[in-house]
Amino acid sequence: METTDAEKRILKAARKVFEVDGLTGARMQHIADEAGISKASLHYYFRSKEKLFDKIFDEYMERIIPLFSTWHDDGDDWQPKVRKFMHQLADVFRETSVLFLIQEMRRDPEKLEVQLAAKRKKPNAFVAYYQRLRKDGLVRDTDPRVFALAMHGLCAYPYINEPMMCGALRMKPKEYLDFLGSYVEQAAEIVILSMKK
Amino acid sequence: METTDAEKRILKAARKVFEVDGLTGARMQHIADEAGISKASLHYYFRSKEKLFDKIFDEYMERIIPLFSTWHDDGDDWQPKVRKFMHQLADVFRETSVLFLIQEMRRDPEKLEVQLAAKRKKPNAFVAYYQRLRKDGLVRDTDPRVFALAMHGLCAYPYINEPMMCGALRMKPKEYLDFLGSYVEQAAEIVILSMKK
DNA sequence: ATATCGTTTGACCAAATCGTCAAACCATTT
DNA sequence: AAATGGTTTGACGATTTGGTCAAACGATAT
Repeated sequence: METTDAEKRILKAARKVFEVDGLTGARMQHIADEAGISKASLHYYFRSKEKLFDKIFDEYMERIIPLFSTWHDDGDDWQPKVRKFMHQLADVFRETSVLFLIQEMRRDPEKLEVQLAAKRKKPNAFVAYYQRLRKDGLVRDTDPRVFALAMHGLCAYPYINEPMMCGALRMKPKEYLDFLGSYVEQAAEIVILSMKK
Repeated sequence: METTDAEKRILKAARKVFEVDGLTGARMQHIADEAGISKASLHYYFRSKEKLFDKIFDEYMERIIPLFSTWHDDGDDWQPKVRKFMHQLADVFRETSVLFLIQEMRRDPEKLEVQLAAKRKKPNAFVAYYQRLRKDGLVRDTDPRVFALAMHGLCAYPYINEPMMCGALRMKPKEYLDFLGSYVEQAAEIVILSMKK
């Protein structure tokens, strides 16, 4: 079952519209127009608005979820690990609207429960890793959850709140996004400096 | 013209509903139910959905906007200033949904333009301050915009993405919000450590 | 008791919107 | 050229929703 060309155009259009208007605000006609087809054709490919929405939502969720659990402790130096992880975060957030996901999870909290129910049991992978480093006297003696929040926040926020920060820093959108490319490395530096003993 | 009791109940209900559903997704009937009045009464106080929405939006905007321009350089030590500023940020973000604002600005970019047009001319206040500190050799030689982003991100993100981070850190909502109380001070510490020479 | 005036509401309307369906379209096979 | 089967669409129905309005309500003054 290969995804046809029309299907791809629809998904692209749906991403664009759903990201801005959300499930309730989006209009099927608007998505159809954006994809260059009729509303009836749209329903031919995806039976209902919710079916289409779920496709986008799940696609995004599959990219985001791993970021909350990946950390393998192989004994190597921790600093390159932090740097690499934060670049991974930024790479995903650059092309995946977390804003869209958060907004939808607020509207329908059940969606989150389903995704997280499985992971609830194991402890957070990064927290466990940092505690090991702390025990070995390699890092500062601080609550690891603070750094978990910091890494995510530093990487995600600039993309989430582009509208405001772009204006606050007196930059044009293009200029701002270019800047974020070099920003990530410095954000990683911030985290590393504050972890060091 | 004092704000009557009914008016307050409506505004409270509207905040609740708009924050979750957005302008397009929110239903006037839903807001009326939440406020315990009829839909007709709701229209008696606020002629239209957009009028009511703008009231909430402007109220939030007035709290957020100052956070992007306040910084007075009186020559005192910079570290307490950073700490104080980040606590201010957290205080506002705790009770003002930035998510709501960002979402709406994406939907209607014109709203942002109006708010920022005036400030565009002057340079960002924090950036100017940090450059002065740098010239005086008091801080690390880094792009100040990175720290501007960092301070905002560290304070705002934990509140914006409560749904995910709360689950990722294996905490209950109540526990998580309590944790954020002590988090802010440590987040400020992160920024200060990374600014130091 | 009656009038006055701000408040509240059930009933209603017009517009928007999701989803359906039969007919048209078109490429490929027979 | 006729048949087949997947694709596309205009038109339509059912429902939802923002907003209106005349009538009812209730407190206060006359």
